[in-house]
Amino acid sequence: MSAGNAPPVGFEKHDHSACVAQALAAAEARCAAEGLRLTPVRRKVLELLLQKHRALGAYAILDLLRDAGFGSQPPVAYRALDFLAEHGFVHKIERLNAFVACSHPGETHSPAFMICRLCDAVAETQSTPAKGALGAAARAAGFHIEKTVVEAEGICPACAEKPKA
Amino acid sequence: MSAGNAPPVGFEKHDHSACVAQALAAAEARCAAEGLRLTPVRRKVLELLLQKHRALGAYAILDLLRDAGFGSQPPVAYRALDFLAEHGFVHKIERLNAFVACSHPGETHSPAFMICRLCDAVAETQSTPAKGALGAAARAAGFHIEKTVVEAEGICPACAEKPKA
DNA sequence: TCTTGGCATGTTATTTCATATCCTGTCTTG
DNA sequence: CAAGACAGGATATGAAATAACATGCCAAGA
Repeated sequence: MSAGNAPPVGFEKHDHSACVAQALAAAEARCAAEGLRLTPVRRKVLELLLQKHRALGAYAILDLLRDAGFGSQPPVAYRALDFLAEHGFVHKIERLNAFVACSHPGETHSPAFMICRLCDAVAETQSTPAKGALGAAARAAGFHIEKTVVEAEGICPACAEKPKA
Repeated sequence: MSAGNAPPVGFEKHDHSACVAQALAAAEARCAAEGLRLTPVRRKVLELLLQKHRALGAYAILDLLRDAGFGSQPPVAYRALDFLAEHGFVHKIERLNAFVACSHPGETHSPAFMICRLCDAVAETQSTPAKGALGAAARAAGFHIEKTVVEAEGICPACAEKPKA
């Protein structure tokens, strides 16, 4: 990570403890409804990502897991992250090799991300990549799209205002 | 890499030795025109990526460099790749942590990729991600996009035809 | 109850990807 | 020629991801 104490939020402010609790409750509800097992490690990883509200590398998560009394070897974190990502509770940011909690729980998922080059803040939005030029190219080539990664790198509003902070 | 001898091509067939030579010549011309230094290592890396015509990891490139008599330590490959990527001769596939030679030399570059989940074949096309929902979201959020990564994962035509190969 | 099977987790080790740092040679340019 | 810039070699290390194997838990069925 290029910044140790970057702005913790998508880009806009919001009440945090409330949104963490709410998101965790929603995740629990969905897991119960779908027969998924939100085990202690998985729940903890999701909670950590929700609390930090920024992209965390697997090894950063691992440190936090250790602090919380869980196992601290790579597979512990990766397995939890695989589960959470598979079911859309978190997303992987390929550009950063890092993970963020999903900001749009429940919605149809074709996420796109805006990543600040200076502070690593990440904001999630929706995209429809298969609708445009990419979708046309895929159809023309006979390629069947299953999933898309859309990540925009640039400068977030906060960093744009303090160019030399 | 999940396949050792996957189809070597974007998806469609074409004459290969010709396109390699042509691309190399074009790269040399452009470097000469812009005062860039296409040194032996850099040229070799580009040539290798053009020949293989598929995504190669840095360490695979490194092995090939060693075979060709160049240095074989990681920085050798990464420095060459950084140079080539910076000037648009190759692209990094974030999803694979690998690199491919550019298929559209010279054109305005906002590439998008289709990556086969089964054979790792990669095809390049153009995208205009900032035109659609993503661009709108960025403007609304005050985010300034500098570069975008668009990578679609799915099944290529060849693999679709032989489901159980 | 026992036990069997599935699943999650823990542990160790290794592979793969990427970068930092230092040094040397070469080329250019004043 | 001296000074500076840049490319590249060498060593080391950091960081991400997975392989392989062992253990613990819990629920279904004999």
